[in-house]
Amino acid sequence: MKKRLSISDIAKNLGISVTTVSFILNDKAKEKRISDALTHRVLDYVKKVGYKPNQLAKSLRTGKSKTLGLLVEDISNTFFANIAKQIEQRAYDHGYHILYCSMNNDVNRAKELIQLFHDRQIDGFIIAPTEGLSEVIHNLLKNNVPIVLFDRFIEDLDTNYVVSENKQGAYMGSKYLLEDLKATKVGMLTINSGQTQMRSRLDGYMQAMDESGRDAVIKKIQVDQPDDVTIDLVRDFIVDNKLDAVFFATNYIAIAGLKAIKKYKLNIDKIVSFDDHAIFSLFQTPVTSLAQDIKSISDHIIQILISEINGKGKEYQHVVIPCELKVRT
Amino acid sequence: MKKRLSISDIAKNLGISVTTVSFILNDKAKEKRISDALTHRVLDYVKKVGYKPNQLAKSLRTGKSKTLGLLVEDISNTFFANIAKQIEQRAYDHGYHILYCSMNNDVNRAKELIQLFHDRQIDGFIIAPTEGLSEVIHNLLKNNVPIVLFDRFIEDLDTNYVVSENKQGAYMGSKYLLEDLKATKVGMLTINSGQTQMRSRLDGYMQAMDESGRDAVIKKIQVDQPDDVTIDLVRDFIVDNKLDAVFFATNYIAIAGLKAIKKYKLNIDKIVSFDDHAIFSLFQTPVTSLAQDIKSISDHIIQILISEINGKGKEYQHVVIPCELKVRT
DNA sequence: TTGAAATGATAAAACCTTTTAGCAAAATTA
DNA sequence: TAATTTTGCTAAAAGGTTTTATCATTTCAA
Repeated sequence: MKKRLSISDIAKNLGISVTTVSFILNDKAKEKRISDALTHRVLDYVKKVGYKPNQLAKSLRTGKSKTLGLLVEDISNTFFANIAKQIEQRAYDHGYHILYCSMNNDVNRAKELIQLFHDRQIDGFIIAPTEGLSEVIHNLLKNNVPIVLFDRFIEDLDTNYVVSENKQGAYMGSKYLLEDLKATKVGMLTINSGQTQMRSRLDGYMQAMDESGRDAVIKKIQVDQPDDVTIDLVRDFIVDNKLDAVFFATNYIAIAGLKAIKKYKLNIDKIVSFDDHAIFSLFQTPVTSLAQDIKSISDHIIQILISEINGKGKEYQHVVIPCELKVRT
Repeated sequence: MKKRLSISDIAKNLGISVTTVSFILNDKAKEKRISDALTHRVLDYVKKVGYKPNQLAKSLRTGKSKTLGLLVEDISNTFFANIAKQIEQRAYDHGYHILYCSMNNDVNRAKELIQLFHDRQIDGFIIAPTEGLSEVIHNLLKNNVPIVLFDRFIEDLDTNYVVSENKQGAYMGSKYLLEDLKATKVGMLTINSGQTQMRSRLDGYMQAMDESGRDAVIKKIQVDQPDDVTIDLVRDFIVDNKLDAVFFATNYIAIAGLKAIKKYKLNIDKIVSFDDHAIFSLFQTPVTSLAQDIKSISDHIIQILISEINGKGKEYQHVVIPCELKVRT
């Protein structure tokens, strides 16, 4: 196991100075007036011996780690896992690596992790923020750390974000139930969270209800309760309100809903859910969904973050990406 | 945005040497005979000013980055996403961060990424290896880089691995179809891959078939072909062979299978799949599955890797974790 | 009382880069 | 020809840690 070559080994072997090698390797040969002949000699030698700069030393000196932090609620959730995959691809294209973590609804853990990432000189953060994080994110912003929020944003925090067109999407979905499927009693199942995307989805639903003159029927469930409790709540909600259609605000609520429908043989066949999921095309009664454009979301996140890291982009950017109504019958 | 404190700031402010502070911070006070009084003075001061050591400098000096690399086929696949979540938790508990990437069935990309991670002084690798990676992994091993393979291993590569009890699981699943469900014609759908886990699952199925005196009926499909092609192949397989039961070798094959069953209204209700998936309990005909013990797999991976990093564990470890047959009716 | 051992601390090197400031020689200008 | 500018390169500092080797003092044993 031979020791890795360092830049000073290169310099020594070539009989020139470390500085010169560094300049050449960092594409500053022209700017620093290194002769073409020497430049090529160094480049050739470096390629021949397969020298790779020590990224740690580089980072220590420059303060740039070429690493981004991705913080989500739960990396095993399909939506976040898919985002993670796209983000990673784009990031590597730009020479960045990704550190990730799941916050698991634990504000203290989240704060600790953000601090930890920051201590590691992470160059930028990609965060699906939860409510308790306002302050710690605010601190990052004060320190000029590049950040892009996604999936939702935080109202009183002026920063970049990339979200889906949640209100419009929910409006489309609700309209679809009311007008295309001629539903007469449409309920919405959502979670008890003040997160912006949830509020927007509720707004979209409400607007569609208002316009149609129908009553809104809404139930908010708790995210952290046991599955079977949720399932029973869903049944009660559908049965008690005599619903003939239901709009699920996220894919995991929808899954609980489908479990209830199957378990209690509920007779309801007009279903829309936010977020697409492989299950939806396979369930006995097909579920129409509002698919978020994960590719576009990821592209925007990386583009905004990288350009902010590179010192471009003066203004904070707010990007809103349309959803696609995937009709299933 | 005030500059972060360094260890030399601490030393200066306290009127002592950097060395002393470093010893105290690294729990070497006793060993290096620093007085209790001074030790406490330093610790108190460090806590008061909230000093955090620069991890980059630390890594540069020690050669340890406190980072692990996780390489999987596709981080958006539920199995890998779930593993990723568990691994991450465990890793953070030990003070390690995780860099991840999806290899996407692209050997060159995979090699490049492994090299990239290695250049970043990653302390250890967690890899679900594909066939072309034998050589590059072999090189890592020669350089004494700690590695744990999981999900599958590579035959001619002597190293740590953690896999599920694939053969026994497939045997159980096949027996269940044959004996409990009284199936008479059981087909196996798998992929055209020589990966060890696939071969073991095939072996388990074969053994059950042999013991029962039934013919084995096997189709291998290609992973990278379009969904609808796969779906049609599945239908042909089931119909042409007049199967009354089918064993899917992975969850994503199973999903294609379920799509075929739904699309062509195939009359088959004895189904087992390797890997659990939320869909399986919701499909019109319930799918019994062989659930891998993701928690146990992850625990073992981290435990083996960390102990190898810490120089314990002389011998390579081979861990085989039982699967659970999740019967659904 | 003396020599040896233990105590409590530290200076400086090392890890590997980037970058600032500067130097000698060659080329250009006046 | 003398003064100035350009060319081509480099020494050394800086970034923040860990670790080796060493050095005064103090304590102890003989």
